[in-house]
Formats: sequence, C-alpha cells, structure tokens
Amino acid sequence: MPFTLTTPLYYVNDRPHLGSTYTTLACDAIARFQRLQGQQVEFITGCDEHGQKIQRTAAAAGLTPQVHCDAVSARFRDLWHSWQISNNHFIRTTEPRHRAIVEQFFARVEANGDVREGRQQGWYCVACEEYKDDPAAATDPSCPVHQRPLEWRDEMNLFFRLSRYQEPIERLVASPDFVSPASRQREVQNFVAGGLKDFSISRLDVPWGIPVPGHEGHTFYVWFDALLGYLSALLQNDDPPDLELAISRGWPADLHVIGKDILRFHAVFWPAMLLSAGLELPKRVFGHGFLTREGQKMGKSLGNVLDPELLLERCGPDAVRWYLLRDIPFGDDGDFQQQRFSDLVNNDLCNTIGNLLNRTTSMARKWFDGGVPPAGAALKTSHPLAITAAAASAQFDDAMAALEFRGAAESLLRLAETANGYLNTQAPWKQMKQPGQEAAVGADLYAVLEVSRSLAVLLAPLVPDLSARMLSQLGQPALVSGADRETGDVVTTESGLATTESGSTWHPVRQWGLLRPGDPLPEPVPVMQRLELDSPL
RNA sequence: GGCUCGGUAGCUCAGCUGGUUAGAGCGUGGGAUUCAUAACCCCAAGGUCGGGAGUUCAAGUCUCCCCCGAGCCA
Repeated sequence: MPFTLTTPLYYVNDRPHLGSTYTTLACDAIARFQRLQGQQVEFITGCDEHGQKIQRTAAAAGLTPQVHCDAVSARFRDLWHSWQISNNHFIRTTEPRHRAIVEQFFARVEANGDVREGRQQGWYCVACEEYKDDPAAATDPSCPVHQRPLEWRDEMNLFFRLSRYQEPIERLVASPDFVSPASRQREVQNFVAGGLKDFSISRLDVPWGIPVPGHEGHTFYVWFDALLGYLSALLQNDDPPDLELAISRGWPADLHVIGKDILRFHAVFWPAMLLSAGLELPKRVFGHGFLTREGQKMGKSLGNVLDPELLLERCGPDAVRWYLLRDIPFGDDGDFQQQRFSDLVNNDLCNTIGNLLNRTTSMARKWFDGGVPPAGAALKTSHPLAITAAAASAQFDDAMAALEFRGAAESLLRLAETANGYLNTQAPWKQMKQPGQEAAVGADLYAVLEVSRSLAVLLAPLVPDLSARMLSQLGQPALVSGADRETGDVVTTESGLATTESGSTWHPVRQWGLLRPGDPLPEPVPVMQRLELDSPL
C-alpha cells in the first residue's frame, strides 16, 4: 500500500501565495520522509478550477475561464517545480478525466438515495462560494471574510443528504487520530454536534462547472467537484478514467494536509460523501495554521504579500524550507519575521551545521592526507558521539512521524551542538602539535565526520538540496527522496557500501561508521550561504 | 452573545498528573580559542509566569472573576 498524501487543490482565483507554498513544502517534507523510509508515496497536489468566482475573475480580466485557468494553474505547476516539490500527481479539475470520475462518483451517491432536490435560499458570498446564514443583517449583508456584499439567491438545487450521516461522522471526528491538531478536532466536533444539514451540491446558471448528469442546467458545486480531485488525481497518465481504477491506485489517502479554513469540508462533508459512495475514508486530516508577516495579515490592501517566487530567487529553497518548518510549530499560526528568518538560517544552517562540516573536513584534509582519517576507536557504536547521533536520529524519526517538524529540526541542532562542543573540548588543532597523537586526533575527527554525515542524511526530507551539498562535501552521493524515487530503481549508495534493504535509500546509510578511512574529501566549500538581507523582501 | 484555544525573559516558545534557586534557542554583554562561513566553545544579565481573589503545608501548574489576542458557532 502506498502512502497517499495530499495538499489542498489550490483555487486558481489568484497566483500562488506564501500560504500555499508553506502547505506544499510541509507536504513535500512528509513525502520525502516516507520515501526515504522505503514507502511508495502518492503525493497529490493540483488546482481547483471551477466555480462562479473563477468565471468572474476571468471575465474581469477579459479572458475565457479556460485561458485564465490554464495560465494560473501553469503558474502553480511551475512554482512547485522550481521549489523542487516532489509531487507525482498534479490534478486540474478541468481535466476530462476528472469530469468522468465526478460523474461516476455522483452516480453512486445518487443510487444510494443521497441526492434530493431542494430549495436553496439565502445570502451567498461568491468569493467564499458559500451560503452565509446571517438573518440579523438581512438588509445589507456583507461577507465577514471578504467584506464584499452578499448576493441573494433563491434557486432549486440538488442537495446531498448529509443529515443521514450524523452518527458515523460524529464517531469519525471523535476518534483521536482523524482530525488534528487536537484544538481543531474540538472545533469540528462542536460543529458536528450542532446537527448536520443537507448541503447543496449543484448550482444553476454557473456554466463554468461540471454538468450534473440527468439534471439539466445544473453544474456541480465547486467543493463537491474539487474534493473528488483527490480521487481523479490518482489515475496514472495512461489510465482510463475509471473510479475503481483510481481507487486501486492509492485510495484511501493517509493524510490530507489543509489550511484550517477548509477543515469542515475535509473532515465532515468529504467523509460523508465517501461513505455515501461506499469508499474508504482518509485516515487523517491535518489543519495547519496561517502565516502572518511581521505580525500582520498578508494582503493586497496592505501591500505586504511575500511573493514565493521572489523569496525563492533571493534566498533559495533550503533557507525558506528550514525557517518555515523549523520555527513554526506545525498546526499553529506562524509569523514570518525577516530578522528571525535570517538569524535562524545563519545560525542553524550556516554556523551550527554548515560550519561543523566545514571545519571538520578542513582539518581532516589538512592532517590526514586529504581524506577521511583512520577511524580507530571512533568506529565503535559505543563512541559517545555515536550514541548521541543514534539518540538524535531516533528523536528525529519520532518527531517527523508525528509531523512535528520543529522537534525534528531541534534534535538535529542539538546533535550538531554536541559535536561542535566535542571538537572544542578535544581541540584536535592543539593535540596535533603534540607528538604521537595522530591516532587520537584521527578518531575524533572521524567521529565528527560521521556526525556530519548523519546530519546530512537526516536533513534530506527537510532541506534536500543542503543535504546533497553536505554529502558531496563528504564524498558521498546525494540521497534520492524526490518523486524520482517512484521509478523503483534501487539506488546504490556509494563506494561499495551495503545497499541491502531494498527500496529504502535511507536505512543503509543511517548506520554509524560508513565513511571509509582514506577516501578523499573534496575541498571544503561553505554548504550554506549566509543570508544578508539588507533590504526588505 | 455561546463555545474553544492562547497570554511565561526583547523575540519564538518548553514547562507532564501542583512540590528544591521558572527553562531552551535567537538577540544582547563579556570571556576563551584559531580547525572553520567575524564562525565554534564557555559565562552572564534579563521574567512579581496578563490582572485580581480563592483552595492548599505548597500554584506558572487547580477554582472563580476580569482584561487582552486568535478561532469556531450564532
């Protein structure tokens, strides 16, 4: 069974922003972590492209919806590519195969008696694509989120009988692992406890949508259509658009990572839809927080949006990935602070980790004939640094499995600090000046080199590029954690080292003592450039 | 208005079922050192734990009230 993981399917109303980048980066780290452990991963992202809002946005720009969607979704695709996101699926809900999946799914739901006609009356926010029930301000209501006037709607729609699923959904959201973090779970439980009402799944007079079979004039409500994108995404390129086939490719999802604003759709509506169609439920829905910038909401009106493309260009992928994953507790809201960003990147990545590698390879080359020193006593797993490294790596795994990127990063930092401290205590540069100490110095350096290698190996899911650069400084090949893992080719490690565990690029290189004494080390080059941000991003 | 979270050093946060002088990292100040990306290592200053009352031998940690921030629902 593959590990199936999704980002939200991003709405193509606007260009990608930092929030979607954050979600996607986090998912990428998870995907890489799973792959490195030998899991086959189906990593899904894509775009949600239907709905009245898109229709209007396109019209306002003088474009047809299709042209608009093509342009914006290409932008998402390109952005993920330039961030080296390792998704192996990218679904657009305007693809023909998706339409077919939606039709098949709907047929199941309808056959199950869960579709009825009903009158939908109320104030509608096109920006939210949602009805707002706010009888209090009925005179001149506006959307609390978008601060735009609501539109009065009164039409016959198709409804999904969500109310039938009150009990199973209650049970589902009460189970401890389904919705996380815990604070969000309570939120969802309260919502469900309030009683589930049928919700409309079609719209009249919204041509930019998938027509509802057998219901002239109706198109599917964007959310109904969008959620199903997770299923159609699973189809491989040459697959016929068949729901059963899609399912066999990796359903149910192991994890939906979403922003907290769309929790209800994923934790309540979506599971009910799946139950109705007789499909398995996703195992986990994780609602992460939002990013602010220097304490303020990012928005066009404030003119303080942080453009992911610019950020990437000026700072590189590693810096941003590290900062976002390391500093913001995953699940909580976070604040992007430029000073802190550069402080943490420079401290953690350049000073603590990068410099550790740099100083150690430099000494090893200088005193041991340009290569890895004789290991001596440092080859034993009972070496203090070997013990510390093993503990750190166990902590790292636990934290990553729990989606606690921050804790994972910290375990690595502590390891690097220990190694730096070890060097300062042992002071090989002093010891080298005394006769007969080469063996002792060699062992110390070897141990620290091994710590550096461990760090490089463990960093792979969080900052794959940096990991590769570090390994290269150690004369080792990069780990393959990206979507190219999907080819199934067994990746040989390096220099004849054991590659026993099939399918895993990680376990074979996670043992202590794999560096071979005498192997040459390349000339030390800083693996991480310091961030010198003299102007605001 | 109801419900739910949070308010701990300048900043980001740890502090489990209440129990020695409240912790970490960053930032700041000082020291040591030279292998290294002005890096590393060590030390220090800095908090009446949002405010008030209560329970207790003992409260950041429990109860109540209030203030502030965020969110969900009305």
